[in-house]
Amino acid sequence: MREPLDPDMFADCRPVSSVPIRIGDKWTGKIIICLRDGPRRFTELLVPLRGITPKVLTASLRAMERDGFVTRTAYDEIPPRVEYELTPLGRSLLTPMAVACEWNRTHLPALTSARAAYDAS
Amino acid sequence: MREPLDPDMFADCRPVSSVPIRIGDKWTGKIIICLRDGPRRFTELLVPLRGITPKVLTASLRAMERDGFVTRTAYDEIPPRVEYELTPLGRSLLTPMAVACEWNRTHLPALTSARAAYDAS
DNA sequence: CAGTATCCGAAACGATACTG
DNA sequence: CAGTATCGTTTCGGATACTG
Repeated sequence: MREPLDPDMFADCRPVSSVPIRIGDKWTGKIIICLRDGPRRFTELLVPLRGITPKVLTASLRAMERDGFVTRTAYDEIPPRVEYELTPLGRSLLTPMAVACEWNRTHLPALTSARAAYDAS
Repeated sequence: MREPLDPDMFADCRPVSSVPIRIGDKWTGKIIICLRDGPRRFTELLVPLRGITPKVLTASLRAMERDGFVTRTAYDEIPPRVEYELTPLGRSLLTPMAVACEWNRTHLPALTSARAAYDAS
């Protein structure tokens, strides 16, 4: 017999993407990948993040800084230079993200065709 | 030298949680965990999913059905009985989710204290 | 260069009540 | 039991313009 579900099974989960990790929003995961090879500047990040606005990029980077995923280093130069870099904690996210990407690579076609079949009916 | 970022590096990524997988919303991951041990009924799911409303649970299950993650089986009885069950595709999500949970288990304390430090300053 | 300031629309989520 | 129907709030992200 199947056990009944434990009513408290999610007691230690904070709301929104606690499990899985809080990288479920639109940009955080991509930013982490952009920073994989070393520090990057604000404008440098804008390019591959097609269509992100400066406001949203700032907000994302602030949130990631708060979570301890990135550091922000401002150099006192003219023109200004700011570099964002992954912390070890931020870098540790690359493992689960790689697994998720691998899932996508192998299973996304199945999901897509499931959707098509559902929408057709 | 670090390479410049490829402007097209996310060309094959659909918006919102494509990589990582579309389990970044508030409930999908938890529902999958609830269905891990076998089929469950609608009301049975409501219990551990503290505070979810029937409307939101229905919407989540419909989306998961559309993505091919769960099947919905209605039995012609009175009172009505409906069971939701993971498909093999849905079950395949347990692997990346376990990795994400493991990340949480080991690194969430670091994130939490990073937040506290940031908010204190 | 590296952001801020304002405004806006869409989507997610929740509260409450009702039904075959 | 397994939903649906309405309504309201909050959050997210985008558009556009401006600044030290």
